Amino acid sequence: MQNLLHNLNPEQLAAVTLPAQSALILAGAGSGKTRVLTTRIAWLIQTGQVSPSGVLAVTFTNKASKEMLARLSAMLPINTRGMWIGTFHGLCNRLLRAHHKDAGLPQTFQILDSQDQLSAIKRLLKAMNVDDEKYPARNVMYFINGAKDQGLRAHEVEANDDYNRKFVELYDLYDQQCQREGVVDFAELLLRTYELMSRNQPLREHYQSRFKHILVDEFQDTNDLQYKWLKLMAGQHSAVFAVGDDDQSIYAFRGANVGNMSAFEREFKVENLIKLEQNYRSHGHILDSANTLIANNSKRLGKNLRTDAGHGEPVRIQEVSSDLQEAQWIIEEAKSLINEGALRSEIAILYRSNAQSRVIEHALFSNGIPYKVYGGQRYFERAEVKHAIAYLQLMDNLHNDSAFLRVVNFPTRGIGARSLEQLQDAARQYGISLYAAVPFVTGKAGAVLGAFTKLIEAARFETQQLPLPEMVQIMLDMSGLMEHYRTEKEGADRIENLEQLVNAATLFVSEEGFGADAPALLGPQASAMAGAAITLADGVEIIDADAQLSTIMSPLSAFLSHASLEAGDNQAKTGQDALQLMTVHSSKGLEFDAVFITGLEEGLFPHENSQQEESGVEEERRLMYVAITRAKKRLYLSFSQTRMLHGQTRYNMRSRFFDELPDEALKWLSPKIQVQKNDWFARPKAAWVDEPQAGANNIAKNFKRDSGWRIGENVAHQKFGEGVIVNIEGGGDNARAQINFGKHGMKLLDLTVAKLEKV
DNA sequence: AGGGGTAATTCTGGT
DNA sequence: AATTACCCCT
Repeated sequence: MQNLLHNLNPEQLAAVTLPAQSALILAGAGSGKTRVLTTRIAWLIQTGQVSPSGVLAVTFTNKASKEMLARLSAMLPINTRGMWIGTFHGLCNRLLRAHHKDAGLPQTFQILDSQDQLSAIKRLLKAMNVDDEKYPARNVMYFINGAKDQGLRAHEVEANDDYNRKFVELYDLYDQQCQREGVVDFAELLLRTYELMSRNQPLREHYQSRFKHILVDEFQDTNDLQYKWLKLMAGQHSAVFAVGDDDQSIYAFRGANVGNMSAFEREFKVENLIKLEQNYRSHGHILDSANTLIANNSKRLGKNLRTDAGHGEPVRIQEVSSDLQEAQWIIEEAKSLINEGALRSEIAILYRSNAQSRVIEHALFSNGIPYKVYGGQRYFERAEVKHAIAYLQLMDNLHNDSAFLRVVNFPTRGIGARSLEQLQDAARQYGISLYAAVPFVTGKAGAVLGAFTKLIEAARFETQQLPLPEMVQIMLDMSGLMEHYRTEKEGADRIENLEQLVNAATLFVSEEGFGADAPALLGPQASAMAGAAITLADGVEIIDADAQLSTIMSPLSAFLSHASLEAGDNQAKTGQDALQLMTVHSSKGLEFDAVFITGLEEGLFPHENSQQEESGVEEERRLMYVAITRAKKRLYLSFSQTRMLHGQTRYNMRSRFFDELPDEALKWLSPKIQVQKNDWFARPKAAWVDEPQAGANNIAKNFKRDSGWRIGENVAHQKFGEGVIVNIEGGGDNARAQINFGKHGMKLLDLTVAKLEKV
């Protein structure tokens, strides 16, 4: 016990040892937030205030929950596997599997990632003959997710005009389609669980009385639904320990509501509000920069970080003339850091958007410097892996139409658009899945489709009793995927990725306790290793979700959940000491000796899409705050005069954030040029000289460019009809025109390619 | 049916 | 620049 608590500062100690009431901990960056959370759990258990099974700890990322588990098992001599520590989505998945009947789901329900969700919506729009110009699939998806994030079903969404009523209707139809196919999207995992618990009193009371202590990490990132979910799980008697930092709220774009912090304080009658303001991570100049920057935000709960570490080195700022030079400069600096003895893994290169990593990666690669990229294209999102997963999904749930369509003709087996049309007609007519509709298709189409379902059934049957890795291997062979990529000329990488899937399955089985002896499905023998029994209103006894994972879902279902929920780290070369590349978002929670924040330009960081509303810029500022506070000893900021983006060169002003940092903490490596705010033409000459022929989003220069077209000219296009040129950008081989085609809308056409006629 | 080539669109962040 | 949608030919 003494061990647990020693070395905590007074605020941390106070937080860890709070009585069993709801508490809000405002934890600044680097203030030992995770330490407080884990020590709190350990202390509660060690002092006998709660048993391990009475603790529910919720995080947002898998990384965070793994870290928490690891730290806890180091502190406590108990097996942490049975503890309820996980992400909102992971925990909901578990609850829904255990209570799938009451939740109205098949046991093998599958989880759609956002790619899958979007294609499911596209499919729906097509089937319903919806004008996808008026109702783009992406907008429909935003609408649905936005509603679900607020905890609203279609019939609960207010719509005051026909346009919105259509969205509501589509939301409803989408839910029906998902239900028919036995699939749920991310938001649905939470909403379903919420509805299950609010509807089912015995279940609710069981979990409410069980979870005496609920702890929430990154509370500022909760959305309305997650907040309601927490309220429901807590009931009247659980103590909710919420840890968060309003200054690090960077997920408003997916529904996070910082207002939940004050709502929590009010509704949970929080008497214990503790601020952790002592920072143990960053040197003074870095921390001062962060504090000064974030003070520019208006809506804050108020908090100022302090450190005992002394000023340390100044924050270094570098202006470069192009993104290529930026990469080169980073490499020079990183090299000298490494020469001075720095570990590569202690150097992070951060950027606002994933697209920026390419140039840096290229430079690192050609300089032979090992690096590791986080995020971006994840393993389970690669096309070939998605195909393999779709076969597995189909084997586990025949009615998953998305999976069916993805692989029914991949590798090609003579099933074309016409056959599929017949099949979809039949499915719609009887209201059944594509798989189930196969027998209704006659003729040659029926035969080829029948062969496909036979294949799936054979794979299912042959692998039924086999361990997961063998199941995967057999699927890869039987499906013909391996064969297909063997004959493709660029297929070597893909083959490797597919073989990797067998390894992933092996690893998964051993890590998650799906040993060969584990029962494949919930059966009579399962109750022996299950958790408590719950008696439902109708007298039926069911087992709660505390049971071993292997008793509430099959290895295959679990593996498929894992693939959707974790998407897999971007396969990193293991063991190698490497530079760390990632977006600012994915850097949250991490720390490094040296940090580069790159691309600090208006339009990029802060991002242009966020500049419409003040709240958007404030979120960007918080993002910058997160980025700065990742650095322990040394911080570099860079911006470039020109940058290749979307295939054309852009000229950006330096980020406004430079004007929000304290001068005395900064050291300009390149001369600081006074730029009047928003005065584009005051930019240094150099920007022009570098790329004389590049066009850019600039007005004056475009008139000089002779693309053969001029703004205001009337043109005709084969497909879009008549239109008028609204703007021309770029020049030479890059010339593109923005043309208003009236009812066909605004189009951006490449003038060197598009066939336009003068009218 | 399906491959290959061309035209058009995308492009913030991530469970 | 890179991916996706579309068209045309075999």
